[in-house]
Amino acid sequence: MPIALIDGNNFYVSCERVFNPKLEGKPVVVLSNNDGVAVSRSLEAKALDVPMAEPWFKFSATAKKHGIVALSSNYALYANMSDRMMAVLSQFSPDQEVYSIDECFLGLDGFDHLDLVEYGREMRRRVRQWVGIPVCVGIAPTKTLAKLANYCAKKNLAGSEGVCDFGRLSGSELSGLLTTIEVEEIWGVGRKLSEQLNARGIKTVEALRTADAKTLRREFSVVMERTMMELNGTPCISMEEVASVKQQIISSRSFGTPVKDIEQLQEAVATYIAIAAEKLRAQGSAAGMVQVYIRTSAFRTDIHSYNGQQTIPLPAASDDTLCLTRAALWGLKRIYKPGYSYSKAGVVLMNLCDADSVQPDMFSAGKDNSRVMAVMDKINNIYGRGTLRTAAAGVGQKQDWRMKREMMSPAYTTKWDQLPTAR
DNA sequence: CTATAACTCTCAA
DNA sequence: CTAACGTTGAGAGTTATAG
Repeated sequence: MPIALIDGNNFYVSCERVFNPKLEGKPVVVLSNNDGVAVSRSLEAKALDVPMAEPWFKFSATAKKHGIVALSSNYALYANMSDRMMAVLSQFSPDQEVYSIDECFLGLDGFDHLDLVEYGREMRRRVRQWVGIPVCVGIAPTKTLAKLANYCAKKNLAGSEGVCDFGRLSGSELSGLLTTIEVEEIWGVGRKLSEQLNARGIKTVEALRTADAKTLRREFSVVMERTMMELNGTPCISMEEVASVKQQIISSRSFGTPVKDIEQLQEAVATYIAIAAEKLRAQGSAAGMVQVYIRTSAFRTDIHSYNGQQTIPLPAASDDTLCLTRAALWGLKRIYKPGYSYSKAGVVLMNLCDADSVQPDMFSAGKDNSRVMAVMDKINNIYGRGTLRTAAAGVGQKQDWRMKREMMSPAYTTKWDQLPTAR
């Protein structure tokens, strides 16, 4: 019955601190792709009022004044640290669901004889010592409640000190606690729903938990009804142990600087296709449709805006980078309009199916590149993405579209040559 | 008309 | 110097379209 939710504290910042202890105790933020906005903030940075998703250009001056350290995101490092953390946590239960890069659920059925709070503390100690990352643990009978318990652990409510087990609280203690938490903190309740709930006078978790189920179902949706049941201890969201195959695969990026010419757009699109196709093959799928889009900045009101998008159905589903690239570039040509300053492009692989059971197309007799793809994936897996690539993906001189990462830390865990030398 | 496809909105990390 | 604001995936509900 009990479920634990373990979540890394400001995970990206914590990863950086493991390899650069001088950052300990300092205000630190990690920026999104393209050094766009803050996506991870240390406690100290939060104390200096850097909001989540704050654009870097808006607070870089303040950052300088207060000595806030800003870092470009280093996903290779974070993914590797995540793997280590998940491996350690998997020792605590045979029943693990990796929910995101920095958090996982552990099913604790059959562990009831243990002191779960002490068990949670052991998780924290071990992850901290073996991986270097601080985590908090929430324990409760449902996923939604476990998330909430984790929130309490993070906020150090109910004397939790990093571990909060709702099972330890009496009914009235829990009610009291939930009365102090706003609905916005509930998993599945975002900005929009909070507004609507507040407008109906439902402001706290306790208020939602004890609302009228029928009315809630009528005025909102099944999702809200499920959330309410979960808050009352009835599990509606089950553990998903094996990662399911994706239904669509997206690869998109904002450009380092705006792009006008089609040559650069072609390079970017071909590069994104290569990334998406690699993921596609990794899960053994083939794509039945390719979508490509280009757009001008959503924030600029001073220049002409344009969103172009084209979906290309393939005669036969494919997992071949060459085939998918051809389709995407064909689509790009149709939507490209000269004169605009494009700030972003992306591709979507959709209508995915099992690669082994693709219905062949009787008109385009099979040019099979599967062995080439296998070699390409193998080489790129060892030497890094893009080591072996199609010519379409980049031989150009001008690469304005490449993303900006001006404050990146070294790849401490994945590149020998970037290890700091011991002196 | 119904069944499905396509699209929009919301949420999450 | 100026301008500069993330990515990926899922699911529910609504609207459009085909038959």
